[in-house]
Amino acid sequence: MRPLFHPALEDIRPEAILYALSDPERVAIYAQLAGASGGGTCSALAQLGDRVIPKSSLSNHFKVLRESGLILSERQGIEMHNQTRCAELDERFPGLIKAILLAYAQIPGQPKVG
Amino acid sequence: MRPLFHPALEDIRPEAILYALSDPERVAIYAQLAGASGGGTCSALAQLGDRVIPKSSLSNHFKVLRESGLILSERQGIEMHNQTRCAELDERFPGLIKAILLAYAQIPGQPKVG
DNA sequence: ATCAACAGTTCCGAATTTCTGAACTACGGA
DNA sequence: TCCGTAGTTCAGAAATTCGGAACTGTTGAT
Repeated sequence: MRPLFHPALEDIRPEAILYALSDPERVAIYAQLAGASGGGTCSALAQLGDRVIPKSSLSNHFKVLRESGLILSERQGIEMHNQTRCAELDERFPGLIKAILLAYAQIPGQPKVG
Repeated sequence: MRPLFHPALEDIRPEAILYALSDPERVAIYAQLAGASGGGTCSALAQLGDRVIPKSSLSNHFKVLRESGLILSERQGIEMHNQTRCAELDERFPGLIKAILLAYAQIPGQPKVG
């Protein structure tokens, strides 16, 4: 298993952020991470609403989020702990993440961030 | 030629907005429209930076922008006039468009909105 | 040490999407 | 009517996404 790649703050690109968050499933995952205080593991997020996300798809979602710079993933023993990089990101792209989550929160059935 | 579809304000979805603006070429087009006072035609935007965008691609970009709710297109005689729906959009998704354009403006070589 | 269970990743083929040249439609002017 | 211009649609090639199956790496039990 290759080491996990995380872009440096200055290498994060807006198109990658927007692409990553243009998928409602990924937004739901991200919003969970942003809201949850505990470390969000993949399997803890395998079910969102009524759909069970296949684990290869889930793994790919996390990869997209990670490589876009939205989240930080860290292996802790058997499982993977994920957290958002929202503080850093807000420094680089002020107001962006907040506005995006707010936009999704307007839509019924979409996640509200904690 | 089919009539052009524009979503009603309440039908505009954040994922469509983010997807549309996750392509730097489309962002450049959108930023031009947002900045330009005159009606932006397709052909006026065919060249961005050093790349000449094929007209079928350009037409598709405009379609994506239009159907996501970002722009309003109106045929005026032989050409098409496009304008942003930013005022409406800001009402529905406060701060979103501004934050996105600001994010892109951080990147050297990306368009600054007028 | 070996084994089994578990969390997550990688692989790869199928399905979908994107890209763009070529053909086409629509409008306006001569 | 015929031509030129602006933009759309079509269609095939290329690229991307999806997800089941196989795999890797870690922990705990025997």
